[in-house]
Amino acid sequence: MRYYRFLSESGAKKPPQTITSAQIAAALDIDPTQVRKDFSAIGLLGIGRVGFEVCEVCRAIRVALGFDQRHEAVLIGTGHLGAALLAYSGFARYGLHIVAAFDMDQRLVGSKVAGCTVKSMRSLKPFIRKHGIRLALLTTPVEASQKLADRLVSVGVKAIWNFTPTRITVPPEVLVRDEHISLGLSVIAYHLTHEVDSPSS
Amino acid sequence: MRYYRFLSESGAKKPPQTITSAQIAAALDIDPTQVRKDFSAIGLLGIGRVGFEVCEVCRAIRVALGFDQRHEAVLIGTGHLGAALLAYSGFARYGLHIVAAFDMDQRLVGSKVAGCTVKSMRSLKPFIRKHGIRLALLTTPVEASQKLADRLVSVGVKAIWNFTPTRITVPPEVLVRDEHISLGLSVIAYHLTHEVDSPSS
DNA sequence: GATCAAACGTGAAAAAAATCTCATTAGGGG
DNA sequence: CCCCTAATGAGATTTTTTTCACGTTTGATC
Repeated sequence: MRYYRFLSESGAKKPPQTITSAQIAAALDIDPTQVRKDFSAIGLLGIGRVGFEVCEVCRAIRVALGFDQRHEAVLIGTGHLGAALLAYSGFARYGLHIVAAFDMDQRLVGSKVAGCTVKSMRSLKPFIRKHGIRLALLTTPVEASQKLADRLVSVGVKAIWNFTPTRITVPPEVLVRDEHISLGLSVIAYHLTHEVDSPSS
Repeated sequence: MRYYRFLSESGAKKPPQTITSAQIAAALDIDPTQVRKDFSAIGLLGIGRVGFEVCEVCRAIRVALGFDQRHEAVLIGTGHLGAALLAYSGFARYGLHIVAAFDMDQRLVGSKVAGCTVKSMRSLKPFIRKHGIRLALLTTPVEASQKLADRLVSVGVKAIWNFTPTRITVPPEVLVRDEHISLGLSVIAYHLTHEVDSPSS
């Protein structure tokens, strides 16, 4: 994951197209052995003295993580955050395509948000069924998230990307990925409060 | 961090105000011992047979993580994501207050985004100096992020919350918290591609 | 072509994290 | 008032992760 980001960024500009585990390790601030271990875990073998072929590695990671497959998703809640996600063009790199956006607010239905027409919640279930959608992005207000999650699961959604600051409960076979920012906030708050101490000591 | 979220959610509605490590562990799906270990690490001692006092724990976590202190921040880049962050009211719970928003686009300067007047980039440095800002939220396009980070560091910003999909490099004493969604995306893509196997096996 | 150095793969060792066990303490019931 | 259960705290144990060390492979150099 971190490898993929780093390699697809750096690999584009460099012609040699090979990289050593040591270089990767230095850039990502980890142990070279770790890199080799991880790579061999997904069936990647480097060659002595040369290292790894960047394109090869990227492809293997794409396959291992499923970025090579097309994943269609719906987005629910076209507020600020929903709009930001719709406008983000980087998802395609990972095989993710947001094919429809929905919102509770009937006044928004029919309007365009980031080039995507907002659909009514009434058409949510039929749409998911018809297109076999398995992933939903939740960017709704807190109150609605749990009920919505239940509805989504009942029509066959297999994964929910939860951007609301709520814990939602689902059957075990469904994946919920919480994208809370509170964790990052913790790290920052901790640093800011304790940062004064470290330089002086 | 997870504790704080859980306790401040559940604690509000329950009068008893005490909770056992086992209850917390069950809710967060971890080991009860882990909870006790973590709590004792920040100087929290439960009492036999009763458990832990919810308010007490919350307060200790707030202090330990620095949520009890006021952190003022500036936000740079008032696009969709910037607007979403400005509109999010949950930051105050963690002591974070976004006191100003800036944008490159001169046409946006002066307009209101989520109740906050957008300021010109020219006033960024003086503003940070004047108010002693130590944290900046970056929600700009990719191209600008590194140059902006350098500028921020040069005027004394001690932490950068990076919402752009770019790695930025800063002096070691400055904290950069990357809020990339690619990691979450990895988890989801992996689940969606491999999910078919697990139920059948 | 033979040698040398750089980088890999792998198995062992060390470190860290999670888990288990148990003695201790504190409330509740008889 | 004493015992019993429920929950803690801390030490021991196990598991996982990270790191180290060494033998092997491969391209470059003489």
